[in-house]
Amino acid sequence: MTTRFNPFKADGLWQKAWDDAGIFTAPAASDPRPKSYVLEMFPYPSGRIHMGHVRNYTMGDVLARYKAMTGHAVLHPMGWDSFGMPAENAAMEKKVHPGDWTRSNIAAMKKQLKRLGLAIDWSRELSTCEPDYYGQEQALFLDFYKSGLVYRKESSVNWDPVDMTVLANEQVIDGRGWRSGALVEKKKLNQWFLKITDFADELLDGLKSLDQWPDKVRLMQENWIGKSKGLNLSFNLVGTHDAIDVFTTRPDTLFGASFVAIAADHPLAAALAENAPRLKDFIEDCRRGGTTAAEIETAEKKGFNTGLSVEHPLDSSWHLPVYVANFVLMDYGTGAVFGCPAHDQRDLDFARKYRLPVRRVVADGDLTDLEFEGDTAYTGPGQIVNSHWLNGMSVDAAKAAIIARAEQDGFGEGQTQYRLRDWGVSRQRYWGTPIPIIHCDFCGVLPVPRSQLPVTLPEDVTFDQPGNPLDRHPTWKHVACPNCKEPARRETDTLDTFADSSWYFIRFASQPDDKPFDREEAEAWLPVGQYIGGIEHAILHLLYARFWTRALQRIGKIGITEPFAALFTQGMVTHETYKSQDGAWLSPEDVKIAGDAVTSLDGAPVIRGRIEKMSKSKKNVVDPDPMFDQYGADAVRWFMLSDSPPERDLEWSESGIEGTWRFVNRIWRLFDTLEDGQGADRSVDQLLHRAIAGMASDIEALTFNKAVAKVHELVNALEKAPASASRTTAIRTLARLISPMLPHLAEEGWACMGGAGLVATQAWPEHDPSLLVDDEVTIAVQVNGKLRDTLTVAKDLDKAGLEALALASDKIIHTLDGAAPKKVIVVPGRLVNIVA
RNA sequence: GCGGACGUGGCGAAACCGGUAGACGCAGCAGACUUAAAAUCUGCUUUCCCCUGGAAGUGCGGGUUCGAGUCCCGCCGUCCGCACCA
Repeated sequence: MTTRFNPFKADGLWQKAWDDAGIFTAPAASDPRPKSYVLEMFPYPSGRIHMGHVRNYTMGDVLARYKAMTGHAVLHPMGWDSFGMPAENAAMEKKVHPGDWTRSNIAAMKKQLKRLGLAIDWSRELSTCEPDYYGQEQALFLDFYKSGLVYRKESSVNWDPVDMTVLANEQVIDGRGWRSGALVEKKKLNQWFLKITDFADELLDGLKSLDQWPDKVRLMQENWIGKSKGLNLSFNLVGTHDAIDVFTTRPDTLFGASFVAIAADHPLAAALAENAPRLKDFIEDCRRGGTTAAEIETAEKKGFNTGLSVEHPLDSSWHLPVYVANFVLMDYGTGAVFGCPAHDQRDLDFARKYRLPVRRVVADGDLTDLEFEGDTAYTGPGQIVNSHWLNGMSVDAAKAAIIARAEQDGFGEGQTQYRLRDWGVSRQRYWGTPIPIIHCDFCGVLPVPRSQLPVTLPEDVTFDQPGNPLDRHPTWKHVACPNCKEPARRETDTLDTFADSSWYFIRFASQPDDKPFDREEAEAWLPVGQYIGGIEHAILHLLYARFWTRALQRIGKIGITEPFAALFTQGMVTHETYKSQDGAWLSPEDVKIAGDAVTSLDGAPVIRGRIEKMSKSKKNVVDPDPMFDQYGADAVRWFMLSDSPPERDLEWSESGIEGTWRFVNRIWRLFDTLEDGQGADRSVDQLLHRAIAGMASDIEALTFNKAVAKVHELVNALEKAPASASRTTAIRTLARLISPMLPHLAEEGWACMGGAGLVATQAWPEHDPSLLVDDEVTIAVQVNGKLRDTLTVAKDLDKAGLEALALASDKIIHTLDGAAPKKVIVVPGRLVNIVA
C-alpha cells in the first residue's frame, strides 16, 4: 500500500538529525579537502522572509549541499545586515527600540529560514548590529585611518530641515524629503570619507580577472568608475593674472572652441555673483533645477554671460567669452569646460541658443567647411581640418599632439579623470556603527584608543524628536580626550551600512574574539567560491566590498585582492498586483480569481495590476510559512528551482506549487514501493547515468531548471520501467541525486529504503561515461535542408554507409522523384542532407 | 540621449560548436478507476490544410550557408542600468 510523503513529520525530524550530527558545521581551515565557500547575500532583517529570500537561499543551499557531496570542505554561513534606517523608522512609528525591533525580526526570520532546511553553519551566525561585529569594524576603520585611507572633509549633503537629518539621494523625491515633504536644502557638513578613488584604476583593472562574474555587472562597474583620459588646460583671463582650468577629453577640437563655461558652483562664479545680482539669481536658479531625472532630461541649456573673456591657449589674440552654464557640473573634472559646438551636442545646443560661432574642426566624410550646418553635432572619427598645424591628423593623433604641445608650452597636462568619487561614510543616524573618533578642542581629531573599543551605542535613546539621538544624548558623547584628558566629544556620526556588508564575508571565514579576523584562516576560505544575490547590488555593495578587500590588502591585513571569485545574480520573484475600485492595494489572499474575472472576497470588482517584484507596499507578497504548512519545505524549494532560469524573474503561482507537491509525492511513491528487482536493464542504466552527469553540470552551472527537468525525465521513466536490478539501483541512487534539491524527501526515502546514515553525507554518484553514448543513434535525413526521414543506425556508421542508407530510403526516393542528387552532405551521428 | 540584455506554443521554458524546433513543467481537453469527489493513472495538446500525408513556423525585413532559433546587416518591441561626466 502506498502512503503520502508527510513533510510535517519529515521536515522537523531531519532538520533535527542534521543539527544533531553537526554536518553543516564548516570544518577547520586546515581541512585538506578542496574548499568551497558558498555565500548568499545576507538579508536585512525586515521582519518576515519572502519568496525572494527563499529563492536566493535555496539556490545557494543546493550548491552547498552538492559541493559537500562531491568531496569539498564547505563553508555556508548566514548572518544579518542588521543596521539601517528601517529600525529607526519603526522606532518612530511604533515606539520600539531599534535593537528590540531588529532582534525580534531576526528571531522570526531565522525560524522561517530554518524551516527551509538550509545546510547552514549557524555556529558562525553574525549580526552587524552587535558590538562583537561592529567593534571589530571600528578597529578596521582605525587601521584605515592610520594608513591614510580615511579623511574628513566639508561636503555638501541633502539636508531635510524638518527631520533635521541628512538624506540619501534616493530619499529626495522631486526635491523634497520623502518623509517630511520639506524642500531639501544643500548643507555643508564635515563628513568622513574612505579613499576609494585611490583604487579606481585597480578596481577597474580587476574587473578583467573576474571572468566568473556576469558581463553586465562588470560593465556597470566599469561605467560607474568612468575612467576617461584627456587634457587639463588653463585659459588665461584677459586683463588679469588668473586663469580658468578646464578638463577635456577632446583636446583635438581645441581650434573649434567658441566659449568657456563654468559651473554655477564654481568659485569664480561665486566671486562674480557678489557684485552681480542677476548672476546671483541665475546661480540660484541652476541649483534649484536638476534634482530629478525627468528635470535633467528636459532641462534647457542655459547660460549667463559673465562679460569676461579668456585667451585661446594656442593664440593669445583669440578671445573667447566666459559663461556660467547650468549644464556644467562642479564635481566632475575642474568644474569648467571649453565648448566646441561642432563636435559636442550640449555645446552645440548652447551655441545655437546664444548665437556663438560653430567651427568644424573634424571632417565628417567629405564635409570640411569651416561653417557647421545643422543641429546635430558630429562626434565620429575623421580628419582634423581648419586647425592650422593639426590639419590632416586623425582625431587620436591630434589628441596626442595637443597634449604634447600643452605640456611643452606649460598651459596644460595630460590627465585621467574618474567619475568615481570617494565614499562618504558619515550618516547622521543612531542605528549604525559609531565612528570611533574623538574631537578635542585642544588636540583636534583623535582616534579612540584600541583599548576602548568597541564604542558601543547607548541604549537609552529617544526618537520623539527630529535629529540624531546620539548628538542630543545627555552623556554619551562627552568623554575625556585620550591625549590631554580635558573634556572632549565623541564623533556622533555613524558609518554607512554598506561598510558593514563590505567585510562580513571575511568575518564569516574567521571570527576570533580579539581581532576582526585571523589572516591565515580567512585566506584558507577566501575568496568566496560562489556569491549569489540580487542584481540591485551590482554596483554599490559589490564595489565597496572589492574596495574594502583591496584596502585590507594594501595595509597588509590580508593577501587576497578580489573577495568574490564567482558571482551569480538571481532574478526576482514576482506576483500579480491587485487594486480595489478605490485604488487601495489588495493582497493575493484578499482576492478570488475565476477565469479572467477577479473579485474581492465579498464580490467587489478588483483591478488587475502589473506583475511586479513582491513588495510590502504593493501587498503582492506571499509569505512562505503557509506554504510550508501546506506542502512542506521541499515542495517550496522545488518550485523555486523549477521552470524559470535562475537569473530570470519567477512568477509565483498557486497552481505551480500544487504541481510540485504532486511531483514530490510521485518520487516518494518510487521510494516507498521499491522492491528488489533482478537482471540488468541497459536503458535504465543509461537514463540514470545521463541524469547523474547532466545534473552535476547543471548544478555547477546553476541552471537548476535544467537539473529539475532531468529529474522529471528520470522519474517518468522509472515509473514505467519494469522491475530490474537496474531499476532498483536507479531508485536508490535517485535519493542521492535529489538530496541537494529535496533534502527532506531524500532523507526520508534513503531511510525507508534501508540506506545507512544520512543521505546528505553520501558521496555524489559517479557516472559511467560508457553509458552516456548510445550504440544506435537516430539521424535526420534531409532533402535540401528539409527533414524527410529519420534513420536509426549504429553510432559509428561511416559516411559512405550513411549516404547509401539515406539514398535507399523509400521516403527519400519518393521525395527525390527521380532527380539525381547534386551533392550529399553527411555528418556522422547527426544527419544526411541531400542537395537535389 | 548613451550603454546593455532579451524577443521560441495558451503560459514558464529547452535546444551544447550552425545539424530532427518545442525536451521538461504548468494550464487545458478526453478517457480509466470511483456511488460521487479528491487523489492517482492513460492519452492528446505549435498553427493550417485536400489529414495513412503535407505545408508553414522561433518579433519583422534582408543576407551568409548544403542547412540559421543560433552567425551578419537593418528595423520594431520589451526590460534593465547610467544620465548634462566635458
